[in-house]
Amino acid sequence: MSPRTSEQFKKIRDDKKNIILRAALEEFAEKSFQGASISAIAKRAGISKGLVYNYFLNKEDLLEQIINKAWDSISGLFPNNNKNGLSPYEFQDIIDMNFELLKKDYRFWKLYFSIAMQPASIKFLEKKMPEFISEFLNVFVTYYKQKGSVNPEAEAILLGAVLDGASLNYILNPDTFPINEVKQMIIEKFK
Amino acid sequence: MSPRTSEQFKKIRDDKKNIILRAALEEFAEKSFQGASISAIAKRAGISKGLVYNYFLNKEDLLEQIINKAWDSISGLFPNNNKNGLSPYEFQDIIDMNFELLKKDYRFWKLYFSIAMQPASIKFLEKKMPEFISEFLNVFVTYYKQKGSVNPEAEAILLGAVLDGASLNYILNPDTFPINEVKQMIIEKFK
Amino acid sequence: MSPRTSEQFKKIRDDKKNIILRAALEEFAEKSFQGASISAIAKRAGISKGLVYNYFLNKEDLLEQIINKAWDSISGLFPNNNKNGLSPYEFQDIIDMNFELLKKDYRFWKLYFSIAMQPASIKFLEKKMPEFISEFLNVFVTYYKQKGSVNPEAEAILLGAVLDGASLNYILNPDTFPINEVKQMIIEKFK
Amino acid sequence: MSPRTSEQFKKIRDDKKNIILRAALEEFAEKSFQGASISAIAKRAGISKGLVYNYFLNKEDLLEQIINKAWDSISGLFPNNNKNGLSPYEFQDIIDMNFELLKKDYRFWKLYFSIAMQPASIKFLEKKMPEFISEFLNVFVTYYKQKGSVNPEAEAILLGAVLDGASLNYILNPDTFPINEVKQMIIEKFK
DNA sequence: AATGAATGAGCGTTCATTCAT
DNA sequence: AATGAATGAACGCTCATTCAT
Repeated sequence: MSPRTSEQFKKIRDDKKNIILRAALEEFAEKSFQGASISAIAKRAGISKGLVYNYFLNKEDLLEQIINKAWDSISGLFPNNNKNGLSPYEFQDIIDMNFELLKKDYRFWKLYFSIAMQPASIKFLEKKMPEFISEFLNVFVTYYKQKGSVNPEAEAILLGAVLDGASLNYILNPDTFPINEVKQMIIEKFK
Repeated sequence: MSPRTSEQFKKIRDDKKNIILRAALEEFAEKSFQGASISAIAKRAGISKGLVYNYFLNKEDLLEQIINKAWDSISGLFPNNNKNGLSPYEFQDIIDMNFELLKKDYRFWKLYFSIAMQPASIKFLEKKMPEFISEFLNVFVTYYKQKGSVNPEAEAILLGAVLDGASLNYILNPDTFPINEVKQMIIEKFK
Repeated sequence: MSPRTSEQFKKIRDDKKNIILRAALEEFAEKSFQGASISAIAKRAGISKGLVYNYFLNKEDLLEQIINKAWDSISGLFPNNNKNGLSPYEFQDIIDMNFELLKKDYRFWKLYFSIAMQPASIKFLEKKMPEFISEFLNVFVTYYKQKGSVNPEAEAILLGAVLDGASLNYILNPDTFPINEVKQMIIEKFK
Repeated sequence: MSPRTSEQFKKIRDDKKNIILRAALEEFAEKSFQGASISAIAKRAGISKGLVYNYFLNKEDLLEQIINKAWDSISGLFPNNNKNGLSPYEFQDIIDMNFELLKKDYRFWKLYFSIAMQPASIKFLEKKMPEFISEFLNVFVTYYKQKGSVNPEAEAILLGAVLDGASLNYILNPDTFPINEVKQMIIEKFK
């Protein structure tokens, strides 16, 4: 009889929004942003096509909110005092963190790599992507400088590339990739 | 004027086919397989849309022939006697080769990585891709076994991942990636 | 507190209904019937989308009730004794009235002209529209007959057309159209 | 066997383009620009929906080309020497022309009036429309100045309004509107 | 009397593919 | 061997309308 309260509506909205975000992430990861369709996302979320647009402005907004949500949850994990450099333990923690994030949601990272390949085709990523990458790299540059490396920039770039490569291979073969051995070997060779 | 021989006709067909393949590769690399259109490929090749279908069954066949052609030209570069293992020189040669291939045609590798992310959505790749990768890896497994590594499979997989990661980063930033320094560092750390 | 009487409920309903009708008229006038959306009408009326359907059957019903309401309030303004013809004063009054109605609510007349153009696409107007126009015209036919015009029907139709044309031009440029000069000239030329 | 020549293609294109323009004009006139659908236009033209986009950029481009085509054919009809003013014969010719154009293609003018009501919603018309109208009006202002009218601008505006009104009424009732009588009366009253 | 989540048909548009020439 | 007109399915998106609360 009486209309729902705004708290009830908010709850419904938040829940449904997360269901759609999840479905979209899965479709994007499997088919790429371009290859995924709103129809398929809606079907996977168990709702009608039109409802997606009750929660998101458009397809790109869906992607943006997926990225932002992940970005927020990742940003909190970085050490704050990286101006003073990293201890060997912290270095190892960051490598660990990289693989923990992968295991927790390899689908997001599959999406991440697939959009990294066509950043120009998605407007808001042209600024976001380089920021994200350089924040990661700077931590390593500082670490290698502090260690007295001959070429800390190149070494950091290589480490970044190694983590990318290992992540990529894990993502493509999550069941057979020897993630723990690889992680250990990376720590030994690059610490 | 004598009529053209069937060899001459074949030559013309092959030349045109290669022009189309090249145009398709460039479009696929820039816009991704899904984002590229037959129209744009035809325009880039300087022919009509319809003619593409005289040479190729469909869009996916275009992709398949691009991959196969590249695959053939790469396969020839591998040492034949890899049953007997690699000498350190040959090991270094393979790493060199990896980066030479990248520099020669980074567009192909951009396409390669971008489709590697969605193997399920492109039927013929589901079989081809793993073959391609394992052929590459086997060479390294043999090498590390011969060197007496504790875990030659994992070490080979890591090296494969490193090469993937470095390649990927080079592709995304061909102008700023310190490719030669990185190559040297990889050889030192993984030989 | 005593419970509200049914008259009070009716009053509330009528007020809300008029708010919606007003909002709908404004949206229709600005964006055309086809271009206006129920969402925007509800937002302008400060209510929810769903509530519109508590008061009106559908979008077309909204339009119909706008027209009927205006029609009723206009009909009352016509002289009752038009069977006996119009005095020159009454003639002038009707012309005046035409422009007073325009000034009072030019948005309604904008809507009126815009739907007049597509009567076939709005079912209920196919009958209503001609009635409305001929009632207006008959007054002028009687006037010109009484004046002894050679072709009173044609003269009445021309006058109707002149009023339409002047109204239309006023609606499209309410700020620059010299409405008073034009009115005077119409009275001089057509009385 | 041999492909069609470019002349043959041009012929096909021109013919088909005109068929589509005609179908679009009819749909726009009956349902308004907003109310008409590309589907219905294609069906009326006897072609598939997709083909419309082989000939026109989008729905608005269709409208623009209809307007421009009509505009070009009308512009040629205006007297060139209107700087020197109009003789009474030329004045009458212009009134005649107005009605001849109406008779020749009253559907275009129906569209014209219907878009005149929402010029803001169609970008390219915001500039085109006022130009079109003022070109028409200027001829009359010059005429009335030359005749020594007290208020030539207002008189020209009234005449414009009268022609609009008569045109509008003819368009809405092409079969019953006494176009010739009305034309004569306009010439008498406004020359 | 009132909300806004939800639906589904239809919109404008794109594009892989076919086909007459 | 070659053209580009033509199709039709699918896309992203909008919106009138319904309904549980």
